[in-house]
Amino acid sequence: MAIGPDFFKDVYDVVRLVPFGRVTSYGAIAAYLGAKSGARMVGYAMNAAHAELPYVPAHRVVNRNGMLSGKHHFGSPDAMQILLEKEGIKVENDQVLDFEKVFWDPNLHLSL
DNA sequence: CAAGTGACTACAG
DNA sequence: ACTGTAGCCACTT
Repeated sequence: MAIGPDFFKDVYDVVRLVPFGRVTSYGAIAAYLGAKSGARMVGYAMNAAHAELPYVPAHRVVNRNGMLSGKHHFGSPDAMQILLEKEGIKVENDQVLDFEKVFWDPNLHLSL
């Protein structure tokens, strides 16, 4: 995987590669794509992800603290948490529990 | 064209 | 440890 002309698409690809029951962070994705300071761009990409097909599991992407910073961008404020819990990820107070255990870093599991 | 905004992070106080 | 400030980049107004 390399940085393509379509940054958003690359972001979506990585997000789709996140295994079931795992989560990753904006910064990790940005780093994997080489956009070292592009965490905000990843977030911006997620802003448009809802319209992307196939479906992009944006609920598996949280900020570096494991907090559900983007829950308000889902249809319902609780949709993100519901989806995560459905995958076996425990969420409390808009924050992923055992974040370190469910965290999935593309830099460690994917090859560039 | 300049200024504001945000699904982020890192560093400083 | 907690809170505030400042870079960051694309997009909107």
